[in-house]
Amino acid sequence: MREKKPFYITTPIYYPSAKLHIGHAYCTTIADSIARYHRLAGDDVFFLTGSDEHGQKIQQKAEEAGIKPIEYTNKIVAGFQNLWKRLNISNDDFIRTTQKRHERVVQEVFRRIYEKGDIYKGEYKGLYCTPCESYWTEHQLDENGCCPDCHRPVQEVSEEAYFFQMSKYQDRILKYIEDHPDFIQPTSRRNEMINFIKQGLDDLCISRTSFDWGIPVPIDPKHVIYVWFDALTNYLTPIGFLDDPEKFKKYWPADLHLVGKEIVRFHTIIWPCILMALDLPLPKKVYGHGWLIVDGDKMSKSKGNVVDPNGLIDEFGADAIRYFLLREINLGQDGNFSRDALIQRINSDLANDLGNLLHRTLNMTLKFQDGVLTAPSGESDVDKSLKADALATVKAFADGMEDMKLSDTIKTVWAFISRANKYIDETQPWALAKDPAKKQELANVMYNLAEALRIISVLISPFMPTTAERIWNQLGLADAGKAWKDVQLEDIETWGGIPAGLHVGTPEQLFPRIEVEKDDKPTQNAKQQKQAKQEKKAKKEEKLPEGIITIDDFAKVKLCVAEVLACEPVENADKLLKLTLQAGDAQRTVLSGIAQYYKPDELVGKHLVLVANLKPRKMRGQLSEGMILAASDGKDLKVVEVNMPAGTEVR
RNA sequence: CGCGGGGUGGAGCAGUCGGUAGCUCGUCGGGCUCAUAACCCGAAGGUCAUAGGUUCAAGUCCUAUCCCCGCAACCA
Repeated sequence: MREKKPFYITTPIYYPSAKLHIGHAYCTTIADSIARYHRLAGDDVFFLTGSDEHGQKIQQKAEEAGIKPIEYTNKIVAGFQNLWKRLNISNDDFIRTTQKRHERVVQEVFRRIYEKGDIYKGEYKGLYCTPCESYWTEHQLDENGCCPDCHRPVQEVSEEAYFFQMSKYQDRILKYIEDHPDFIQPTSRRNEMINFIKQGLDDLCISRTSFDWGIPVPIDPKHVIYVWFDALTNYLTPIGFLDDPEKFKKYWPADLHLVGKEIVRFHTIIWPCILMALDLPLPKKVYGHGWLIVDGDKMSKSKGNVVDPNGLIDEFGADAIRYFLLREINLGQDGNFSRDALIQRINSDLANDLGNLLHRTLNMTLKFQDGVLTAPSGESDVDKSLKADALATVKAFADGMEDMKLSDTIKTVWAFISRANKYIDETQPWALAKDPAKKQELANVMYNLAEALRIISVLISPFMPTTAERIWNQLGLADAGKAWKDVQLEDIETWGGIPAGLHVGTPEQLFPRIEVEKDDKPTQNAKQQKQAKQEKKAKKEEKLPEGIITIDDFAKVKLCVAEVLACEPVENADKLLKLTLQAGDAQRTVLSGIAQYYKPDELVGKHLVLVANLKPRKMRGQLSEGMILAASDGKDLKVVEVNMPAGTEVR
């Protein structure tokens, strides 16, 4: 039996300012399947997830709702926990940063680092967007001087604050990352981090006085501890950092922090620096997974395409969602989530390949052998090949999971499911059943199929825990074999785990096929697209001379006369003028690089030609909604003037 | 000279150390009848974005260019 190794895995702690979306579910599902694999392999697993509940934004949200912050987070966090339950997440603990146990850890961490001399008092200045909880520099703001993310006003903040002297650890963390190639995965992220550190690390602001929803600084209670010291230290709390040295020694350093790509930096730079200041070892691995793209678009509230995992679970069940996320998306890269792709996976992989394999196997066992699997005797070449494939699959499964190649591992398991389906065709049990002389051969075939399914059920258990157990039960193993919860990887490392004489259960559909409206549109569309493409290509081929455009091309450009109402220079830009134009009914602002040729006053009143349908573009923080025509030879420049009323079309 | 990611059959993707270009779906043809219109076999379909280079050998390594997606952005 293999040695029982501790394995500590974490997800980020999520912020309860809104409901969780499919992206959170994705991250936690990955962690869960890895945790489940390690338990299966016999490791001593501690799997942690939780919630990050402090901060100004939560305080504000609670005020809006007219309740206390803790009441607010209690409610939202209950939603988190419910979602994890529905998704079958097997976390061993759930850390909330508002818990007393965590407050003690955070304050102790602060105290230790302060006593060491790595924390000092200074002043923080910045432009802060409260809803986004982000600080911005001046040039990052949008055209109206507002938050570039949410376009709401920012506040200038200047306050006394404590700083963590992160700059001190710059060289050490760089060296650590360079010496430990596996620390940051995937490697593209590692390169990014190395570049980031080489640009120099600033000291980190770790306290605030502008709000009080947080853990007080132990030596100065008018301050609360801000974000990173509060949040990152969650990984220490539940494993006994302060109260259970033995437990802490067992699980720390963490084997894997699974995080989204946007917070890799905090986990691979800030967090290690904090740990170095505490003289604690660094986590063994930080893996930055990619983001989910929805139907080709980035998921965002403003686009209204945020996917709610609860709705999907209602509709398709947790296992189908888990399967899709883990199978379809390559860990470490962004991946596309779409309903169509999900349904396709459910139908072809889950219903047709897996579900039907179980169903036809049980059905034949009932029909041909009264539901009893008798002892096999002798084996054919096909039987041998099935067994060999099974054992090879189990091996590949273990290797793949150790390497976190989830999608590849699932593909390997499904190749074996396919193999089992093919085995039925090769052996043709319905033909054997007609020939009394082939009774034993038939018994062997049915036994082998059931045994293959027994192995399959264990192989899919990290990904689809409920389905795995359902297969186990339908095979009749719950009563006759090992209890499902005690099943280990080693139970499928040898062939023949099904006891002779086993009564199989009644077949039930694991995954009913999802009927999509039977329109032949998809194929028609594809054909039409193909045709359109070919026509386009053909059109392209009747080549126009270089540089010549058609009248259609030209007609795309909408030109009109515009009167200059006002004109002013643009701050910090020596070539730009800001023009306020009247074009027909509408006024618009255009920035133009003509400041070296015209004084602002000279242009006012002039009737110019405006390119009216140009995509607006930001320059120097301001939005420019078009361009004006001008003649230029590189030395001199004259705007094009037209003696016609503003709004007149030019063509 | 902004940064990062990407470009591989109709669609979505894999491709490790450079060594016969693969998978799923779709399409077409065949087989089978235990099964959830499912399962099994076969076929068609690719200038690996483009152009150079290194090499006995390049999807893979090097150089340049084009296009798409995020972020960034002072010549709109």
